Amino acid sequence: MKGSDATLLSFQLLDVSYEMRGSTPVIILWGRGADGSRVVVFYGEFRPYFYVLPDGSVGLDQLAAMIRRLSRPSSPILSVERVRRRFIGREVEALKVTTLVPASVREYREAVRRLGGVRDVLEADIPFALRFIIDFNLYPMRWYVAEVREVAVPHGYSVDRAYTLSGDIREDETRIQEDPLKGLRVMAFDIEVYSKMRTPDPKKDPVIMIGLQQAGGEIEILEAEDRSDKKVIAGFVERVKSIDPDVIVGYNQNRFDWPYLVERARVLGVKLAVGRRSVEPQPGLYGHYSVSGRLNVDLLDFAEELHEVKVKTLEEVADYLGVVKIGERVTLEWWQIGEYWDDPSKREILRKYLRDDVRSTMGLAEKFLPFGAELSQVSGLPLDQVMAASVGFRLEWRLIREAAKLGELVPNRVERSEGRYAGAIVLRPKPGVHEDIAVLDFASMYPNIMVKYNVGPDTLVRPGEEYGEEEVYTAPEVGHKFRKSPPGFFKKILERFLSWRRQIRSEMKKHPPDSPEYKLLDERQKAIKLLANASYGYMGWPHARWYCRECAEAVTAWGRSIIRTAIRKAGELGLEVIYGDTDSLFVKNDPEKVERLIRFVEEELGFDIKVDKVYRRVFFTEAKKRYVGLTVDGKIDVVGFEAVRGDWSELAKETQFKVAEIVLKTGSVDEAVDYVRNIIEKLRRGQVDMRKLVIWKTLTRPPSMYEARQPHVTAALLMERAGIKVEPGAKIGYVVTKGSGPLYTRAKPYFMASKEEVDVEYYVDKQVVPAALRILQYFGVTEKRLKGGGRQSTLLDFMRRGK
DNA sequence: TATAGGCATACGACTCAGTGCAT
DNA sequence: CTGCACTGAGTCGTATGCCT
Repeated sequence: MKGSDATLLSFQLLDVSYEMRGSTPVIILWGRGADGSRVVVFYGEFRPYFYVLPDGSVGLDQLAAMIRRLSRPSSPILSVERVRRRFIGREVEALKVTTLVPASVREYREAVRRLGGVRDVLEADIPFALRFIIDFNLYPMRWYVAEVREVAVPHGYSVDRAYTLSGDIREDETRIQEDPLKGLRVMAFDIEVYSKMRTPDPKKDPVIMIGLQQAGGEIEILEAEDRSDKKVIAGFVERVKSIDPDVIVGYNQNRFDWPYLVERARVLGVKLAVGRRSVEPQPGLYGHYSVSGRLNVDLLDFAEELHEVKVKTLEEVADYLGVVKIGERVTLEWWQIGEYWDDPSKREILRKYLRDDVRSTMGLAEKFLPFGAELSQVSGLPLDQVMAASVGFRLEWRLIREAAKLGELVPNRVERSEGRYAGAIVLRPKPGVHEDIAVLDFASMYPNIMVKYNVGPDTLVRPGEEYGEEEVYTAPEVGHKFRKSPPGFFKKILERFLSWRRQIRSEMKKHPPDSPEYKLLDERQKAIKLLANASYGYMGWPHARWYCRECAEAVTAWGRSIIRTAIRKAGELGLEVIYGDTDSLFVKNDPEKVERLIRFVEEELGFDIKVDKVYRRVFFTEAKKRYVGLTVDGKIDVVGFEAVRGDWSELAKETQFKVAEIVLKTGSVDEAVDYVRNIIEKLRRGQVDMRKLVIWKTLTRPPSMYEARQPHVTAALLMERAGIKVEPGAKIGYVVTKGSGPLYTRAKPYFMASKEEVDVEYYVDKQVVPAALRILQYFGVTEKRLKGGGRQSTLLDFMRRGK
């Protein structure tokens, strides 16, 4: 009988979860069939487990018996097996404890820890659904062929077909090159909530509009009748069900839209059953909201990695990426929504605004999702969690998978308070303008050091271990030693990443750069690079499971030694080094000598180095990590200076950029001075838009938790007093107003201040002039010359200022 | 539910010497 | 002459955000 009606199902794995049937957990694989059907595959045989590492004081069998005695009927301990594994590279014998109810693992962990003879309990904190895809080696977004039996779609599930897994499941190798997003239904949405100058409260403020769009379809808008929004929310639930999206995208919906809708629906007595199972969205891992059977992707998580955009509103991000230009859309501030709703003549503008937001959201999805899908199938985290997770966790989930494959037990996360260690070298720049400079860059220096010297927690020679000098690599300065063989955990993984990436990059060459194939492969190689580059920082992260301070310390020590050697060689070649930071060197662009240096680094040091860019001119002050360059194609690169910082006013940044551009392109300091003087004049005449005077700073903690008084904290307190919630992580925009007290007493949220209140002289003295002077000072320009009334400073100026 | 360290910069808080003024 | 408030220079700590 068994297997008689089994069939092969080809499906793409989208998400994984589990449900309890009685006291038995059943894994749910959410997927899409090759025929376009939406499917679930159930698997009821998988059981939660964890490992017990003995300390040797009690016999293993005796310990096993002690553990068995902890069994409780609500979730019996099903088995305790002796297993051979490795832990940080060393062979260990451990006990694998299997139980029934996933939620009981946590309690068993505590109970087992209290037993004598236990060194540690491991892998008890891996979520059950993830545990399943790790053990079965399944990666989200990839295609699989599974031996299944069709079953009736259970009540409450909205899928086309349901199956149970009855045999093998393996990756469909023929679809590896396929676009994982092709054929997936994507839906964008955005909500507008009634509010007037204060944070809306779901207990009373209605959701007045919801906009949504299926990819390729029309934007739809659901509207409340006056202040009654029950039908809007119910209508939204219906539309989601009928569109039946695989992916739901929004902007900041994990922190705003979903919590608000969930709470509002509760108040109104509407069931927010937008998932493929009749449950409402639930807070999940990494502050993300989980919509059952669908991938809920918050595009703000992607935007967080766009460091060029400082204030990450949907408008700004969409503008930056060219999705929807700010000049071609309706822009409203959140506090105007109520006003535009109440005024019938303005309501159409509000509709247009919402349409523009939905359009922007869908546009961002097109830009971001391809990378998200690749990162998902490289890291092994479902698409809706992978971008919500931090860099460290993305890598860690992939490490956990590799550990499972290698029979390595996963270390626990432990609290540590470790001191700092030495990092990279930054050279003191040679101040001034330099002509024709080549920037040499080491390719993935830290990952390559880890591979070359077999760096990792498992290869690190610990106190008491003895190896001959020939058997180990010894890090310079710090002296940490690493066994040359066998290849360690990190080396194996990084080598796989590096060769995988090499292979993808050679595959890319077969396709034209604007082809979909090329783009897909490019996103994939970027995802791999991201994880590889995170590995050094990960080892130095005290929260990391594979934390290894000595390893991180050794990597930077090798890095310092390598770049020092390269600098010495440059000197020997007569190649002038202008500047360098970590893994880069700025040298005179003497192609022959540069070529010899590159060959030396490759052949003698065994590292890849290449000319990353050439500057026609580059300018340094005395400061490290700051320079301005003019590239061969006429582009101005500003690095480190105020012009690229988010916590300076737009006016100061713009002025500094212009100054840099004039100086580098024309070499005329006088012209730059004139430019600045003109800006100051305009500012004093009130001809500068107030938006260019707003200063943005991140609130890193609740306002009351600050030790030092600061303008943006003052502004945040004023917002709170007005009923506007401010949370850590929020960017506070303020302007400085006139008055006599310290700066922090004169800051106001920009939307609470009038143009007349603004202290123009603050912006002259503390924004425009310092920003301009940062560059012009080097050429002998003084503050007086920038601020003075006439062409040159007059005697009158001199006397007025005294001194 | 924080990848790392190195660095520049602004501003508040504080110390301390010098100064002016009332007593 | 003493005592005290005030001022400016200098130093240190806090805070933010950049670079690689």
